[in-house]
Amino acid sequence: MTTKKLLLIDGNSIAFKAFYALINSLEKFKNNSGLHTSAIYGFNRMLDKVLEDEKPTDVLVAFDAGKTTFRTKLFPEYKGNRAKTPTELSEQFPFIRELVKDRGIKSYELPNYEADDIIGTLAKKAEAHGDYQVVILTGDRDLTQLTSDKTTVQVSKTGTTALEKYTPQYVEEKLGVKPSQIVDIKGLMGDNSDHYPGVEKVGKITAKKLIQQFGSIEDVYQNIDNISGKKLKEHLLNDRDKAERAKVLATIKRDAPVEVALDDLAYQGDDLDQLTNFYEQMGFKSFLSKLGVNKTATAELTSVKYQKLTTANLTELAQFKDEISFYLEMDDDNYHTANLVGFAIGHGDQWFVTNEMALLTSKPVVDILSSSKIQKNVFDAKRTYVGLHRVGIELVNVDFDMLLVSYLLNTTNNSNDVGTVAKLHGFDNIKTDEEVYGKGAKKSIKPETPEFLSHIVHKAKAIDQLHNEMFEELDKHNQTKLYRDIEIKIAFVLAKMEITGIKVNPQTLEQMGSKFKERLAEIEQTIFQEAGETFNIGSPKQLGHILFEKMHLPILKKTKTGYSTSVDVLEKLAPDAPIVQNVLNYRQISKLQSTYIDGLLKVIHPDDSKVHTRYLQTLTQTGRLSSVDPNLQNIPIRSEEGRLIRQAFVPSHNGWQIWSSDYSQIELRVLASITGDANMQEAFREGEDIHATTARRIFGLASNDEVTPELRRQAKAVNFGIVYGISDYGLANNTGISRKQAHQFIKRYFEEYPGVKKYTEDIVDFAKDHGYVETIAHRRRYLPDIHSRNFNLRSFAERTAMNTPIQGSAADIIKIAMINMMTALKPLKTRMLLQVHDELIFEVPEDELETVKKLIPQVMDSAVKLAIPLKVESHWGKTWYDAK
DNA sequence: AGAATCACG
DNA sequence: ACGTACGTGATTCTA
Repeated sequence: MTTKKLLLIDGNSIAFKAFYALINSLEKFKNNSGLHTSAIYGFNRMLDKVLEDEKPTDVLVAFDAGKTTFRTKLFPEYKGNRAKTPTELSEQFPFIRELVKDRGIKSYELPNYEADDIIGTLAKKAEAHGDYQVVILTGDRDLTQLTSDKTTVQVSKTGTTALEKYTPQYVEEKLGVKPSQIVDIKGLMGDNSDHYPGVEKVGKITAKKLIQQFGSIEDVYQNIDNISGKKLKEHLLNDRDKAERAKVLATIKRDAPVEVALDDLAYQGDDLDQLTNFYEQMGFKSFLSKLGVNKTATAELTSVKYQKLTTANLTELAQFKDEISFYLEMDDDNYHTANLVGFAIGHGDQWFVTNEMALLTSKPVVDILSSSKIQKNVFDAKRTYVGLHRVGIELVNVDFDMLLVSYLLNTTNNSNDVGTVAKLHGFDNIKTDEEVYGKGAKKSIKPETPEFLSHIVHKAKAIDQLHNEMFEELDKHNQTKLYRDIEIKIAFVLAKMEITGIKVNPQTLEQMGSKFKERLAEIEQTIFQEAGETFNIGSPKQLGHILFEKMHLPILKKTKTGYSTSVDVLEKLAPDAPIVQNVLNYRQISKLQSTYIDGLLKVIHPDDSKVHTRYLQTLTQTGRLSSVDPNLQNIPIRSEEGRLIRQAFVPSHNGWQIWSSDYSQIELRVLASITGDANMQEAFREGEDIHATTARRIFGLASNDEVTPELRRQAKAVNFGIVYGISDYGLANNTGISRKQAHQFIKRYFEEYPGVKKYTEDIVDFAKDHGYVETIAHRRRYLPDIHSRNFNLRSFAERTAMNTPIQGSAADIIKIAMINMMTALKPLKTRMLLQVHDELIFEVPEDELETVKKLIPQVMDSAVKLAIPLKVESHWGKTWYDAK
């Protein structure tokens, strides 16, 4: 009498089956971080079914350990024609293992053996033990050879969860032989999919006939003279080696050196906490609800009952005393200039919505929005703040910003659209703006329609309902402080900076513009003469034709579509033909003209002569800001001609100064701090020139040797390379040294800065284990490609793993500094105007210059406490150009 | 709409 | 062997 039931699962083959069963909906199975989840999903569905059907007492999932096994040693071509496992599947394997663990199931793999052999060995042990009944779950018919009185083999059929159950009787009915004879049949016929041959011209039918007649391969050869058919006999004799080898290859090992004991395999059942987390991470709603942890059910948005807000029911708003959710709709992304077209306000099941914008400034509405007692839930606090500010309302006490929280939880798939974000967090039935308003030229908002009112009230309700759940997520990620102490605060700091704006003198730009125009006309004529014809210099295609087809200059680089004519190529070609230098000059000036002269002139507000950029707070993957409409983070500085553009950026009051303070080497200081590298930290503590010190170290100079500018330049490139997640190829490409030399530099670098080397290794391991990396403030970036089989994708993810904590921590630091700065500047007239990643720009009245000289650097360098000090450098002058 | 180019940190 | 530096935005050309 058996008391125990052992379930043995062939992990790889079930994962493959699951993956190919769902191949047509591959892209529908993706989680927040872009990971494909189809095989994980299918695998779990299969687990559910078999656990339910079989109710095992003990379970093990066996995995293949790697490509090489004793079979490949015996026959190197074994499985040699298998296509590479697609990335979309291989990236899922680590998660399938995690799933198995969270479901309370042991897994095992054994180098040199396939999962089959582990299963065969354990099944044999269990049969010998006597107390066990064994069930094997696989996608591979080969395992049916293990069928016995005590062991059934269940093979999953493609495309369904249905299983084909093999008992000894079923094997005989279906195959006409005993389970133990399956390997003899395979020996004679070989196996195409595993890529090993048997006997020539012997297929399924002949093999079966022979084995039925004689019993085994050995018996066939014993009785070789009794075989009818001259050709058959000849083939059998010729391929005897192959047949015997094929039988060995097909035979599952039943005595593999498996280290797990039967006692270790008790089925523990689901680890609810872990499994809930896992399902949430995967976005498995149906599995979550099966667990009874039905979080999404509460989040599901049903029909929203709402009233149209009018002067008549305005007083009903007084019912909201503690908390409201609010959505302000605008007809364009640029909230500095867009029209306000409607708003929705409410909480729980009380909702009000309107397109009558006069009601926004009515007392009951203003009282709520500017109340410090009533908490506000919004989507995009900065946008909402600026929008309300334009009608004279100050938004106070924002608790939940759904856009920000969603971004912090996962930067990858973040969106500015409530509907899209809501979908990411479990709401299925909310429309996106694009669905309601259309897109591109066809976009049209019709504020008077019921559809419009319904849409924005749904958005507000989604914010209201997701608020607790998303805060819980944030807490689980250990990101609550990041949100409350940094992100929500910086939103208002940025809002104020954007509203303040920076004054740009249009006359300065126009004067520069007319000079550029003349220069462009001159250079254009020269280029046409040199080319012998007129053409569009701005067209890479036409320019390529002139340079490479007509003038036959050497083709150094190609793009997808033709010849590359980028700066690095043209600089190399410049000595060959004078036209090239002229093209470079033309390019440079036309860039300045179109982007910075014409571009800026277009966005100067005529009333205050200022530009009001928008900082995108939820876009970058590292936590940096970006700046649009206009982008004030890429105003020229590197070339003197371009730098002149900065003369147009001036203080908004006469006699004031433009002030600029920047962190010196912030990324390398962060690197020194988080890697803990003693040598690099020493350099910063001693106030050394880090690039010179690096040069001394990697080039092995004595302490009194002079570091030539060239050596310093090379060392600087290596320092940068390290921050970007270096490779010899990349370094070589970017600095013009040979790859071999680059390799040598990096080797020396890691010898001199061993802490940095260890960090680069550790951080990649961390990313592989956790699927993400973090900054000092727990900002997270998911890196699903870290598991990719595709070298490019994986390498990119590895470099990102190294770079993101550096770049992102630097971003954290300046954000903290900005928040502190806003407070520190409260008693002053000095205003913070711009942020350019490691630099802050201010306008300062003359009489506060002495104060800010100390104050601004002090606030910046005390933002965080690192292992080494932060250094701040400041410059000021009557224009941005002069602040140098 | 996407590619190429070039502006910044 | 594989083939690349990290993070952005604006403009222009081209399909």
